[in-house]
Amino acid sequence: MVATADALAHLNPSQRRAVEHHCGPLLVVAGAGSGKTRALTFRIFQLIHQHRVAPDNILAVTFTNKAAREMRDRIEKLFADQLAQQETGKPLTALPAAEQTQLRSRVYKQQIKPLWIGTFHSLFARILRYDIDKYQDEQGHQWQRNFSIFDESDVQGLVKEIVLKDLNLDEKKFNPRSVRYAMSNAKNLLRSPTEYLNEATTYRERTIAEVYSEYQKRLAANNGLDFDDLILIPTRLFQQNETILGYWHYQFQHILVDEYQDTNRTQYELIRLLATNGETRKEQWNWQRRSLFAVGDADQSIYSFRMADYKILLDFQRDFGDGLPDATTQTMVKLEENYRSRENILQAANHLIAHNTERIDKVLRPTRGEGERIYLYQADSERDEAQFVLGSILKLRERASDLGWGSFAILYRTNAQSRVLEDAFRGRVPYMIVGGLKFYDRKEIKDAIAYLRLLANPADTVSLLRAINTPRRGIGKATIDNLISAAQQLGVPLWEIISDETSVNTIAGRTAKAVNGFAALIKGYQGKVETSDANYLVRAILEDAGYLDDLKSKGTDEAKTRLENIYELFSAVDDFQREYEDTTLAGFLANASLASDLDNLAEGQEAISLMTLHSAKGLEFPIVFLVGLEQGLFPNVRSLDDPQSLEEERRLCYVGITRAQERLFLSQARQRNLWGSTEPAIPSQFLMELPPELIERNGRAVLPRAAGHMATAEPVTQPADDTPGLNWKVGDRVIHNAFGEGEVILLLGSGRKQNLAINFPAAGRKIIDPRVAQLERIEA
DNA sequence: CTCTTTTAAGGTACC
DNA sequence: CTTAAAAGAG
Repeated sequence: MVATADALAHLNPSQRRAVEHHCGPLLVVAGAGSGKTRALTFRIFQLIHQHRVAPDNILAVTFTNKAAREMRDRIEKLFADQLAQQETGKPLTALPAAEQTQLRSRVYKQQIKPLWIGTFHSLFARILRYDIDKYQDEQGHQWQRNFSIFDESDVQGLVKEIVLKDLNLDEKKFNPRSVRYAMSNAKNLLRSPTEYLNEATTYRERTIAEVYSEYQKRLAANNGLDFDDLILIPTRLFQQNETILGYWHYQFQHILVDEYQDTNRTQYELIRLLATNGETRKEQWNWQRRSLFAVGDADQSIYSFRMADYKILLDFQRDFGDGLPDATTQTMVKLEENYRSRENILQAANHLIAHNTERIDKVLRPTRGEGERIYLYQADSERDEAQFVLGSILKLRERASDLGWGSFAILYRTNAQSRVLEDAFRGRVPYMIVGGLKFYDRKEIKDAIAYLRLLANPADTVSLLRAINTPRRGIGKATIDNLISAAQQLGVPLWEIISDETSVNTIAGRTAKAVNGFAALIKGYQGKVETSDANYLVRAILEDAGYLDDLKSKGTDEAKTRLENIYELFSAVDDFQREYEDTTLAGFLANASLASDLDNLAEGQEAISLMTLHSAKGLEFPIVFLVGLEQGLFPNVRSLDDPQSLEEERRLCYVGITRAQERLFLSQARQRNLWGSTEPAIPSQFLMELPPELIERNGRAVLPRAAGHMATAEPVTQPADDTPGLNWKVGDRVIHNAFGEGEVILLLGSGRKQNLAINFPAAGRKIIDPRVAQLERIEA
């Protein structure tokens, strides 16, 4: 009890309001570094401990497995500490290690394990393992509970086959990647193939609808689902089946959603259904014993390219809340105190983000000292930039020897930028690329997983085709084509043909022996799936399949690395069995296909982190370098003529700045080598949107105000306010810091929404928001 | 069926 | 420039 009171005493009033919230809807607007995870974990603890909610009545949705793991861990600590106080009168950390472990495992069993904490995908995959057989598909497709989850490359393969082979479309016009992207977007907007077709207006869209429809058919034939389906199908199921929805609505009395600004329409609908039981009349909602608790920050919304929509967060008050103005509302709390960064860093962040238009009014209030100024370096080239980063890190470590390598992070806009940095670092300082190639995306791991998926779900033809000739067994294209065509004519999964010796002998001729041998191998292990542990199965089948010997006999460095990765997979299975107390193959597979990074292995390592700004979200580092602040790189070219995406780039910059605790370094190169040719580079407009007095520049760095065009060096103040604009008219001559001189050729919209179409002789025609872009009118 | 040469594409990325 | 996938040759 003491622990609880103590813990709550350390919260600020807003955090306290969030944590003590019991029933009803609440939106927590949580700025960067404001103790958001703390609010979430304390609240869950509070619900169970104070309000006696059963842990399995709580659903907490996060966006990454890592966030889920962290929350679990922190709640476990809260309970263990509470229990320690209660039983021994001492805090947990004062107990001997063995007792701590024992206490934590008790807490884990009772309070933590039953909690439904996880990502949308893992939680709803779990629900589908119970209920997918009751789902009525619009096109009559069916799935079984042992479905496979297809990852992006499996899916790309399927789409490619449909586009190029089945429908024989022009690869240039219907690039499989962009078709796949369109389909994913459709799913994230809750559109079935039929609905997508009905809304299609162009030939392209109608064709994509056809691919989409065929794609679903192929997925179902494999008893497979893609990631989007893990959200879409439960949503459909809940829409169509009152009983099932009612069951889960009753199950999840308290729903918490983290990173609410990153939800898409389908996820929103799913949450809405669960919270309201599908009841549309607000007055019928029963908040007596339940709650909906959404946490997020619209200023950190950086995933609209994958259909995340921060307007869902902005609409929370209207959708679920009391809809009252910010000052009086009971259904929104803002966490504005920042415990992470120095004041100078926060001022810069606040100043930058104020240039965006559609926001919930919010600032980050500093709680720590001012700190040093932000350092801006103008480099001659990207190589000079890398040298600057390296030099600065070495210098800082000289001055403060207690700064570990892990204190540094280098953030960039595009992955391609990492190479130059790596070249500068290699052999000199320890570094790691965060994000890069995922463990489960590696070829050898995908091969191994294909074998396992085939054991669990024989209908999974995608995995079958991957495994059948890996390692090479002399089963070639011709044989496989014949087998596939037989399966298609009979309308059965390929495995049905391959597993029948007589059929194989008839169809495969000379290679029949090899195919039958493969079939016998798989059959032997399929018989053991129910009775054997996953860690035995994975080792045994790869050994028996000759996969390990194949790698061993190659002897190249590459093969050695691959072999090491396979061994790493073996220990991942062991870890999984220990952590989740689940030895089934199905359990491991579900976890593996949804796992993103085994990179947390590297967590303890002391190394400089290199990553994209997107990967940096949710992380923090004492010292942050934000590199490549150049127009066209960051903000990215594709956002320059679209005010909406430009705002997203600005949010991305905001996310980058707010990762820094102590010091922030910015850099920009005057020319950059991109795809072989050297291009001159213009400083990013974001640099001009920072308060100049907080920036310290190296001799050469000059803020990019072309002399004479910017009359004043005043900080840019609130360009988004209500000033009616500068009365733009057609024919006005302007100068833009990226596009040069141009002429306004059209006014679009009016008032606050007014945009300008401008013809730039140097850059073509662009549509520009004069409140956002750095635009100067040239007096005639 | 496998190895070599050619060609194309390269924004961000969660699960 | 670099890497990956596709086509072409043995």
